[in-house]
Order: sequence, then structure tokens, then C-alpha cells
Amino acid sequence: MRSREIVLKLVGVCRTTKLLTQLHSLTIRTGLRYDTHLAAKLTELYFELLPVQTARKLFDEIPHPSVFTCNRVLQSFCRKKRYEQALSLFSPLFSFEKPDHFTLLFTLKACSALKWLNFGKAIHGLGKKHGNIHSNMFLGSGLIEMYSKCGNMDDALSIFEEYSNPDLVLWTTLVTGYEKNFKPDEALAVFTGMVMAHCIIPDPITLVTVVSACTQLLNLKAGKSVHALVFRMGYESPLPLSNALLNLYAKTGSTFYAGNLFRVMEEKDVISWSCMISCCAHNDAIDRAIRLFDEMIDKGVEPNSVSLISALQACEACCNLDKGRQIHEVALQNGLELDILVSTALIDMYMSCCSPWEAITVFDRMPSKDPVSWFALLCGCVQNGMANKSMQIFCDMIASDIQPDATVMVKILGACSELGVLQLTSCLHNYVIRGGFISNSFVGASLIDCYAKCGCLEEAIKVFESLTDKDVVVWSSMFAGYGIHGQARESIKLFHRMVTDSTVWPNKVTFLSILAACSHAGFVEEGIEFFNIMLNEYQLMPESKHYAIAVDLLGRTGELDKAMCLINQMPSQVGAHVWGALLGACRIHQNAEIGEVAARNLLQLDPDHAGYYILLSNMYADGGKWDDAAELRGSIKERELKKITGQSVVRL
DNA sequence: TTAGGGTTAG
Repeated sequence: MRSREIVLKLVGVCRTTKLLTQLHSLTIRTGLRYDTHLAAKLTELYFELLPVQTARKLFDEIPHPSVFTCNRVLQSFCRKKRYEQALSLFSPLFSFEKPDHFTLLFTLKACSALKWLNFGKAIHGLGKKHGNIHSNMFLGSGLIEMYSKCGNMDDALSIFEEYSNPDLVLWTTLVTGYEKNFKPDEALAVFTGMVMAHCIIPDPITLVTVVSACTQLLNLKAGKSVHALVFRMGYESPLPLSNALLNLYAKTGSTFYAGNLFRVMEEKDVISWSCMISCCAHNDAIDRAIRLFDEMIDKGVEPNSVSLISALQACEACCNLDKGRQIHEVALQNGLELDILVSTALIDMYMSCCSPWEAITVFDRMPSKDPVSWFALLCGCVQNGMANKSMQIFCDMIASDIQPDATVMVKILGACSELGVLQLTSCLHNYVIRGGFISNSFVGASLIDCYAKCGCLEEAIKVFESLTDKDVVVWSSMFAGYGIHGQARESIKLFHRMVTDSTVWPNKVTFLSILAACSHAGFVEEGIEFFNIMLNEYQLMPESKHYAIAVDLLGRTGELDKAMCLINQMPSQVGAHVWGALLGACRIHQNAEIGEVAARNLLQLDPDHAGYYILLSNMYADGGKWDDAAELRGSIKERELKKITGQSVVRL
């Protein structure tokens, strides 16, 4: 074998710097350094195995590096996704040699990946200077991709239009550009033009992008026609295309089609499983989502963050703490527990499953936190009634330089209203003003609610009057504020002001606030009138909460039959608070007959609620039915139920 | 030596 072939073979297997140094010396000694092919391979190795500076030095020693050699260096860096290094070598590599089409193509790849538009434009200019871009479709697709990835679809389209006979790849690059730039309508229009006007047959790569565009549009019909096209074309749908279709069905809530496709897929990867789990978790097939996750693990498919997150969401939806803990264990085993997305999903799951301290432990273990993870922690604590802890988290969050947004402010004001501490409300009020949140109507409404619940109605009114753009949320919170303070008259007056002085249209929450105000102040007639206004004048269907207040109002005047009649007319399921209101009224008016109906319904809805048993037993006692009362008290003991006792706090 | 894509997401 000639020495050239031997050296080439050695270069092919060289993986160590020691051998590389020997080969380098050998090529110098044998004069093989002038061999273009060998020089290219060797240069690739310099940049692969040695520090960049050393590699550059050795490269500089090559007497006449060919364009081919320089291109190989660029290509090698692009393959390893070291794009910045590739671009930093562009000038040194091509200081003597003129770049060719290959050079431009590799460079454009790096520009696309880095989204370096100016560099990309310079390469475009260079291509034009060297002439015949139009004869080279490789360069065309590179340029379209570069402009697309930099978000410049107008320029991408201009490049495309320079080609009189674009091939499938050029068309696909343009379709993909539109899809990736969230212009799915344009993507589908270009695709349709390609198929209909230019009779170009798409391949699976084109179809993946087209399905993604349909998914963005939530256009199930168009997506299904692509699926039909795949069938008609007669080829087996490749995995990425099947996954794209699964994703379409998942996002459009088509669990049936997703399940059918998933069942017939011969090859499935973690993405297919993730799509299917996510589809079930988000479309009321919670148990199936959990079963799929277990099946995936049983089959030895390694979970990724997405499959874990979807499975955790399923646990969250059905409050399955045990399963959530098991999935946490799987995340730990796969080294994904501290992935920021997985950790946050764990926090959400633990918070929703009423285990806030486990959520807090996960948060404390996270090596880095972002605004979303802070938000999950804060909201979870508020949701779990940990108002003091929420306040502490809010302070820690600010100390960690995480800027709260309006939603966080609404949550923290909610916690503050629970604490009912006026000084805290004043501090948050200042923060709201300094942070520019006051223009947000939800924040404004929360602040009104907060002041009202802290017992400071005057401040609530001041905030209300200072808001220039009052929407229905703001008005409703002020009605409720008056209601909390027993000022139903003011609440009603303000309602009339809203109707006459503004264009704001009341909603169901508005009426809930007014009805609550009437109930609180004992304004029975007015309350019933508002219930009828809501239904007849504003055509708003009352919900269970509205019915509960109406029943309470009728109950106050002893009109228990009317209340019962109203309940029987309810179009939706009768909630616990409706029966609760009726039971309370029955006790006052000593109507054991209706009271028993109410209590039995209540206990059916919530058999572990000790308070309902006690109410009913008191009612029996009031009516002298001591045996019945004793029986109920007995069942409280038997079930080991305890009434949650009220607590008072005095803050000095 | 060249080109178009990949689904999932707190």
C-alpha cells in the first residue's frame, strides 16, 4: 500500500492528539501536506481534537489550503452545532481563497441557527457578487431558510420568487418558513399553490410542516385531509409525520382519532407516547392518561420531561397524590426532577393535591428558578389558604429580583384580603402604583376587595373612584365591598349609577355581588327583584350560587315552599350551598319536613361534612325528636367526623 | 462536501 493510502487510513481512525501530532509530522516529512484531500481531512481533525488556537496555527502552516479544505472545517463545526466558532473562522479561512457555493451554504446554515441576520445578509451579498445564485437551488434554500429563521419572510419570499422553476425543497423551505413564523394561513396557501397550480407532489417532510400549520390553526378538517392524502399516496407514514398527526388530534381534542392512529402505529417513540398522554390528560380522559404513562414505563420507553409533565397534569386533574408521588420518583430516577419545567409541574401537582409542603420542598431543591416557578409556588400557597406563607414568598420573590406581573399582584392581594391586615394592604397599594399595575382592572378590583375586607370601606371607595376606566369587574367588586359592610342600599344605588352613567353591561358576577349585598343586609324584596332582573331583563341564567342566595332570601321570610319550588326549577345540578341555605332557613322556621329533604341531599353530596349532621341533629332536637338527634350524633362519632372550629386572631 | 422537518411544554 502506498504511503498516501496508509496515512489516509490512519487519519480516518485517528482519535487522539498524540496520533494526530505524529501524522502531522509524517505529512510534512513525506511531502504529503500538498495533497488536497489529505490536508482537508487533517485540518478537520486539527479543529476537532486541538484547541482552536493550535488548530489555527497548524492550518496557517498549510502551504496552499484549498477551498475544499476550508469548507470541511466549516462543515465540521456546523455538524457539531458549534456555529459561532464556524462563523468566527470564516474570515481567517477565506483570507486567501475565494469562498464557493459550498462555503456560502455552510455559512448560511450557521447564520440561520444563530439568527445572525446581518452576517447572513453579508453572505447573500457575497453570493450575488460572485454571480449565478439563481442557478443553484441549494443556495436558494439556504437563503430562504436563513431569512425565515431570522423572521424576515418578505426577503425569504423575494429569494423564492427569483427561481422560475422551484423544486420541492425550495417550496417546502418557504412553507416551513411561514409555519415557523406563526403564519399558518400563508403556509397552507403556498402549499396549495404548489400542489394545485404547479402540480408538485409533496413528500413526508412537506406534510409534517403542513400538518403543523393545520395544528396551529386548530383546523382538524384540513389536517384530516392531509392524513387522507398520506393514505392515498400509499406510503407508510413515517414516525415524525404520525407524531405530527397525533399532535393535531391531541390539540384539537380529537381523542378518538388520536387513539385510533396511536393504536395502528407500528413504531412509537417517547414523543408519540407524550402526545397521547397529553391528549388524554387535557381531554377528560385522566385515568387513561395515567394508564398510558404506566404502559410506557412498562415497555421500557425512557420518559422525557414532556411525558412526565403531562402525567403530572393528569394527577393534578384528579387530585391523585399517590400517583403524583410515584411519577415524582420516576422523574428522580431519570434525572429529570430538577428540570425547571418538571419541577414546576411537580409544584403545581403537589399544590393541587393539597400537599403544599412537598411543593415547597421541590421548589427549595431547584437549582435555578424562573418567574413561572415562583408563580406556581405563590399561587399554590394562596390556593391552599397559606396567606402568611404567600406573603413571605412574595417578599422573597422581589428580593430575588423577580418582577411580579399583574396576575401575581391579584393573587397576593387575594392572600392579603384573607389576612385582613390594613397596613399590608397599604404597602401593596403603594407597590401597585409604583409598578404601574393600577390600570389593570383585575388589580384595581382586587385592591377594592382587599380594602373592603380589611374593614376600610373609605379607602375601597377612594380606589374605586380613582380608577378612570372602570370595567364590569371593578364595578362588581365595589358592589361586593358595600355588601360586606352591610350597605346594600349603597350597592343598589351604585348599580343604578353603572347602568345609567356607563356603558358597562352587568354579568353573572355582578348580580352575585348585588344579591350577596341584599342577603347580608336582609333586603329580601330587593334581592328577589334583582334575581328576576338578572333573568328577565339581562337574560343571564342564574347559577347554583345565585340560587343559593335566592333560597336564603326566601328562607328569611319563611317562604320555604317557594324556596323548594325554586330549587325544583333549577336547570343545573343543585349545589351544596343551595341545600345548605334551605336547611339553615328550615332550622330558623322549624320546618323539619323540608329540612330533612335538604339535609339528606346535603349528606349525599358531602357525606363527610360534620357541620350538616350537626345542623340536622339540632333541628331534630328543636322539634323534640331526641332519638333522631341522638342517632345522627352517633353517626358523627362512628365516622370519626370533626367539625372544623372557628379561630380568631388578634394582631397587635 | 451541498438543500427542506420532527412532534411534546411548567
